[in-house]
Amino acid sequence: MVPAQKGSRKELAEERWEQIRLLLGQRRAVRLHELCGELGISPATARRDLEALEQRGELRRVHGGAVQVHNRLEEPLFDDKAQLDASEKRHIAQEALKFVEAGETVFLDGGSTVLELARLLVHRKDLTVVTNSIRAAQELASDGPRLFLVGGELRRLSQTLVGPVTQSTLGEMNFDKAFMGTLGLTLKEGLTTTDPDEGFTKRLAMSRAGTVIVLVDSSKIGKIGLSCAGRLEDVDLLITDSNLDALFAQGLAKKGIQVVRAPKKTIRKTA
Amino acid sequence: MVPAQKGSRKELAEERWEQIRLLLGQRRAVRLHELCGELGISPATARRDLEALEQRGELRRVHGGAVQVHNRLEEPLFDDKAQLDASEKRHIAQEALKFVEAGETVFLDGGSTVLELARLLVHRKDLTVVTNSIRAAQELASDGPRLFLVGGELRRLSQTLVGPVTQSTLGEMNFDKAFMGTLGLTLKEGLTTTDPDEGFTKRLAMSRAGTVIVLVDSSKIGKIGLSCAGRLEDVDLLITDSNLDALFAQGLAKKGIQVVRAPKKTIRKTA
DNA sequence: CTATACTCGCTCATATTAAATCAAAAACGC
DNA sequence: GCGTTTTTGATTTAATATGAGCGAGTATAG
Repeated sequence: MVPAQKGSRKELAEERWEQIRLLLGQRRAVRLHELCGELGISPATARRDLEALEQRGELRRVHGGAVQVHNRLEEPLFDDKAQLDASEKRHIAQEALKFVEAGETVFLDGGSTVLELARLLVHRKDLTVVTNSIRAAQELASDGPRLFLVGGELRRLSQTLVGPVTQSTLGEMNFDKAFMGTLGLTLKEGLTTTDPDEGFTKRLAMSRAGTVIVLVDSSKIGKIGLSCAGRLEDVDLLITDSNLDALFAQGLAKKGIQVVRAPKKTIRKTA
Repeated sequence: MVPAQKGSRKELAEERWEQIRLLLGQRRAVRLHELCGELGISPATARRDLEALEQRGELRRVHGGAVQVHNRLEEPLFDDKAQLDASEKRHIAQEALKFVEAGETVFLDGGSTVLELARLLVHRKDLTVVTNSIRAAQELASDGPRLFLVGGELRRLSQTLVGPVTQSTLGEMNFDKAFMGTLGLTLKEGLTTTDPDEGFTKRLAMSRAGTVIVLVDSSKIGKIGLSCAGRLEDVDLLITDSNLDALFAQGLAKKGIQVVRAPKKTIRKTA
């Protein structure tokens, strides 16, 4: 093939990524074609680079290029790693959005995937939202649905309100749908999390919902946390990404759980 | 300088949106044709852009163009103007801090003055704080006292949780001290606010407290809001600034209310 | 109240971009 | 050296954005 003439010979992917970061630091947005010109790479490679960087949450792809991700106020300690697989979570949330119907009352659990769903509800004034996630509440604080917060003790790691106190609020509420996150999911143990108080509140919220919808990216599947956060029998629908293991999917089907796979592309394991 | 090149080649949609935001920041409204001229786009695209931005709540479309909607995030307008008299409020909060003792359980109400107090508690791990203010909760979200939020409906104007639902949480709690804000304070009507639900929750919180401490800057004194938020008879201590009217102070003393005056900086007439 | 000019939302044609597939090249291991 | 894996680039196919044209709706003037 023809040797690279751009003055820069072949670069490692990381080097290209660094240059892309640099460009995005200067401008607010980069066009795909710009990248091809500046870095001397093909559109295909440029796309793949942007895809990789988007998954790491370092930028947001748009039609024609990419823009820098706005300073989502410092994502503090989430026990659920929010910045990993950011695009996967967004796709899952977009699928979940299709199940939110006008006039409904929905419960939003904590976790970064459900938080993405909350962001999609920012201007849905036709809903009533109940949540125990103060991060979700922040997203909806200035505008959006009628919003209720569950009373409870703040668990800082997950930024959710949990514990016995939540019972007094949750016990008197009913939801059309509950959108739940989880830190671990297995066929045998069901939903699990790291904190008993959090597990208690999750189970309680699920018990008040007509339909329980679990949002979970495939990295959580197979993991088991300390505390039970809900049985699979109580789950009606599970939304995940396309990396869902076939065997696991079979097990879910056997339990009568409907599964939605958010569209995704090739399985790129990025270092 | 060279006039803006309308020949600027195709921009990313996001970039156009940024320019539209900019234009709307300068003027109060933009006409559709202005956008077409300034950005060099067709009316159809301009309409689509405005539609997208309206969807995100960044503007409001009107016949012929769009107008700005200033409910933008950042400082979701407090009905209590937070930025006015910021230093007075801080001084009041510093006085209030002297009444917070180790090991206590305190309630923090909404309002910008109490919010200043919350900021002073960020590293007090020797406390338990209960609040219905999500702004106060944000201040203490990452570190600080053991924190409980009251369950309830979000009142966006004050960013507090109010209404009947708060009873289920507040009804089962007891505080050593409650630090209350208010929008209006008179000898006859007592504490008043603009929303009945908020008044209900304030009265409830005060009823659960051993000691009720009201933080109020002098601009609120004499104002009367729609809804009663607490009787003066239930107030134990009032902390205000040094502009306190002598006659009013006399009235307070007659009702057995202890008064603390935060040391003044400068006497500023507050519009 | 009517007339006129403007604007809106819609559909469709077209150009651009994205995704998917496949082949070539490079890197790696032995 | 050879076979394997990974990365890159080219090609095809699908999705998306844009701009023009058209009837219907809306403001403004008279």
